[in-house]
Amino acid sequence: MATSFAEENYLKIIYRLSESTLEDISTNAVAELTQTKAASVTDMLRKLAEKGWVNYQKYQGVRLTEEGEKIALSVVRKHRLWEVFLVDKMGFNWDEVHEIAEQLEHIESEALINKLDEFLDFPKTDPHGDPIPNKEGILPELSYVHLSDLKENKACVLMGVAKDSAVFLQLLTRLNLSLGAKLMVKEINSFDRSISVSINDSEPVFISHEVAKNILIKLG
Amino acid sequence: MATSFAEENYLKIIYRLSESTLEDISTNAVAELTQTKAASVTDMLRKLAEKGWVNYQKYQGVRLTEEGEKIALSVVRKHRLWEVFLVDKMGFNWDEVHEIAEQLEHIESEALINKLDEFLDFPKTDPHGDPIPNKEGILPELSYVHLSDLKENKACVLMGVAKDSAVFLQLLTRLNLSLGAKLMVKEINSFDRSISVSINDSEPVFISHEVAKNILIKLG
DNA sequence: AATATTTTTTAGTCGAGGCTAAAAATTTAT
DNA sequence: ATAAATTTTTAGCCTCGACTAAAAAATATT
Repeated sequence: MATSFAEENYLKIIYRLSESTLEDISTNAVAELTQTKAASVTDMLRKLAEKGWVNYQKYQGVRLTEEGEKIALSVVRKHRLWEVFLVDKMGFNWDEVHEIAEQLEHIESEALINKLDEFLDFPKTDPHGDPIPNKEGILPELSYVHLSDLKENKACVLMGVAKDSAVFLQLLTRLNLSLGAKLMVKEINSFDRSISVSINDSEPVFISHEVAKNILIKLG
Repeated sequence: MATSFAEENYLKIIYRLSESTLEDISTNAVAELTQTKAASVTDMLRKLAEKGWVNYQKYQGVRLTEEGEKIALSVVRKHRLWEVFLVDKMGFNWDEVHEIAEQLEHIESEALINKLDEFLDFPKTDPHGDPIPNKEGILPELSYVHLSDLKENKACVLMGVAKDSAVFLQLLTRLNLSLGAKLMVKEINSFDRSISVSINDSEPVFISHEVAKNILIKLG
């Protein structure tokens, strides 16, 4: 069955919200991310349920069905591959690519996206460290930890971000924090949970807990 | 003013029709290319006229205004650049790219299309030999001649096609006719105006007038 | 010049995907 | 346990871009 632009967006957003919780997704949460009103979301959820892409009982929130998740994963795959293209091949910064990828993710051509995947050398993650599903819709296993959960004096590498708003990414760039940076937490301030971090062996800089929470790292 | 997907399509199609005639474009001609009905076209032409993108008087046909042509040229630029990308970078054949480019041409990002242009080395023509407007909307001058208009025993080079339907392109491919092929007309048959052509100095093959008419060449 | 044919426009309708305002259900607070 | 607050749904409406059927204008034919 064909999926419209709007339907793909809803499925993608429900998928994104499902990544960070096991609970059913609320109408309001969806409305916020789709930039629409709750009433419009209710309408669409009924339609998606009718097509078998979500399980939805009124007032109970929504979850993707297996088929819905498959569609969502294919949209996410396209979004993230295009982001890699935009950064690696077109020379955009990591904070500039989201809006463009929001459009490109709806281009309909299995053949194109698989050729693009190959052209980009089958990347495992997008420019923000988010995993890219392969053509079977399988996500690579990435076991990342939040920088805010790390002990002092452990070496680690910046692997991704848990939030990819442009302002956040620009802040990281200003702090010289980019994918692959070597980090070490030097000090954790119990007062406000801010931390002092050395980036690529430089002099430590201060980072708020809020920022540290949204930085994903792997040890070693 | 923002242009919708549908509006861009109409403007592009009116532009294409205007390329091959000086007359005003008829409602029916537009309907055929947009794959809609004449009544729907009438509606849209009124809207486009209101926005100042076409001159339209009922029963009199339609022409692009300067502003309308600017928009059309930007869509054509995007379409043709994406086609180059699909063939040169993604490895598609020249008969496979039209539908995908029809989608990509509506991606909205000046920055992206200019970076793409650079990435592709500022191509002058798309994979069918059609000229690509530069970022100021100026078309490169290409003075091509139809193969059907050529005299016998003149050397020439295949520079483009006047029609890019997949079946036609596949036929050319089967005849070993691709952009850059060196051609020489050996014989013109007055009976059906079919011609006998040597391709890259090989044994001459027969080509119908219909095909020759749609092959664009430059001399020498 | 009158009539037949073709093209184009008008009038009314539809589905997709939004919206607002009001009602209903659920959750939170007293 | 009730009342208050919040969330979600319903009902009704809107715009965009299509459609069909019928009317009107333009063009072609005799």
